[in-house]
Amino acid sequence: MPATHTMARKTKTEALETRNQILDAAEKVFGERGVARTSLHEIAEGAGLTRGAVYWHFADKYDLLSALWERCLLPLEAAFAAIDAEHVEDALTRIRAKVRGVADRIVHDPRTRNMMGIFLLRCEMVDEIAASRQRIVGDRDDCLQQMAAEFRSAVAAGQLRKDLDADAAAIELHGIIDGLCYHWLLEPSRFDFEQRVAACTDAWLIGQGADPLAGRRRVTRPTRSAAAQMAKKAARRASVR
Amino acid sequence: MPATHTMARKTKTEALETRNQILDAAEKVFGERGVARTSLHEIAEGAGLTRGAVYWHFADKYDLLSALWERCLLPLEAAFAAIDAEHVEDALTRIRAKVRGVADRIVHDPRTRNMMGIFLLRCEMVDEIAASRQRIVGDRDDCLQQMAAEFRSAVAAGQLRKDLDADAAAIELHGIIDGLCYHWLLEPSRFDFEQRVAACTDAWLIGQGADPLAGRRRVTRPTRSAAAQMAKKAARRASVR
DNA sequence: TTGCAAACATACATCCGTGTATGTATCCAT
DNA sequence: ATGGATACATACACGGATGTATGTTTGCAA
Repeated sequence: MPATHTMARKTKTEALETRNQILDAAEKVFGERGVARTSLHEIAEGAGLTRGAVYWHFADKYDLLSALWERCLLPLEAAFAAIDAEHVEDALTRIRAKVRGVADRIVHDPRTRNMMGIFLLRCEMVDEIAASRQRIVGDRDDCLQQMAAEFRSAVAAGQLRKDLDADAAAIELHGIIDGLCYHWLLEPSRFDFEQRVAACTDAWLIGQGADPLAGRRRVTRPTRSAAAQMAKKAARRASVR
Repeated sequence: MPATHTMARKTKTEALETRNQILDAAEKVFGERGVARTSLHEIAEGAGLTRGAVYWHFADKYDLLSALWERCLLPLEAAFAAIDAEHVEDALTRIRAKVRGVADRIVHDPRTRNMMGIFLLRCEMVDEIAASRQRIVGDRDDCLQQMAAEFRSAVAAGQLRKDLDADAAAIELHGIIDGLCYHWLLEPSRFDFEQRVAACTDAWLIGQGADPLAGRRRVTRPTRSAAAQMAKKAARRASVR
């Protein structure tokens, strides 16, 4: 079925393609059987290759995991940047748009959903994945810093209560999203993730002094769909595969 | 060092004690190295025994995991029941007290904290732990049902907005707690878990129509310490070991 | 064209974990 | 006291995963 079956030394683009095939297979098997229980043989088999190919492209299983994380994060950061560019208006709108954008990606982009499932439910955060873990925690820090800055802007603009702790708020918002995501991935049929994330963060924002009407007036209808379209476009661009 | 070193056939109470030693060792090693990477040999070694003892008391590693879950859940349910008995007054106070009680246990009871760490960060939710997973999801459902009932009471008492979806609210609250717990366990030094959970849920409750002053008036000071004391008493009772 | 290195496949050695079977010493009931 | 069951320890058989070493084919540069 494949053009070349027992050949070697493909061109650079072909090699990159097989690398992506390995990543795709790893994403699938990791999601199905968990990171620890999957062998490199299964991954290679899933990609229609042998362990030799896997060991050529990656040092070991955890190097593969890091590569998977990177492949997932890059388009997500692009989607964030797109939202930044789109909603220059005010900070609170950007915050809402980003939350909804992330939820949209998790629900509608299989790759993002799979990766969230793998890192939240199918992988053990132990020393073996120290490299991945360092990257994950580092990227999380970056995201927290960014959101904290947004909260500071929102406070300065009088959109949230004056005495809000921006760093604490970033942590709380991050916790809300990941917690709901965790439960949704455990039982996806139980509730509508996008709906619940939006409602939960809106309620929380009201508790932080946000205008209760602002959500319905400016974000929920026009901006939400715009953000979703931006995210979808970014997803399509990233899914060139 | 142990009284009996190469003996056999202990009395029933002695056998129960070794069973607990195995559970303690498993809790420790699971938390340090993750569930999948730990062998039954390491657990037995940690308990000063051999694999034979482990296989006598438990069918396999995942049966051990289920037993660990049970040992952790029972005192937690007891703490909940204690809060129910203590704060008969109104539903909203009970909700706040339960949230704070859980946070208190997670932070101050090592066993609860270890178990949260194992199940959130150190274990892969795959088919192999189907038995444990079924129990976990089932217990989670019970908890959600219970909290939804509390929310219905609070709505009926006019403490929250009339159009609140109690089931959705239970899911959101659960997500908030677990999400913050997840992040706190990843980097415990980053923020104060109890403080953040309390603040976050209070803000969220305000967004659901709760009286912003109610938290400061009735719960934060007197009830909070009472709930903590109840939880600590329950913890001590449960930690008979 | 030739030769080197890329891009894999194959083969090998090693270790580790599991499950079970068997041994053994003690408690307990009769 | 004594046989059986309990509460383990020990021994064995087995598969399976990892990492590396080696082979092999091909693209590409000089």
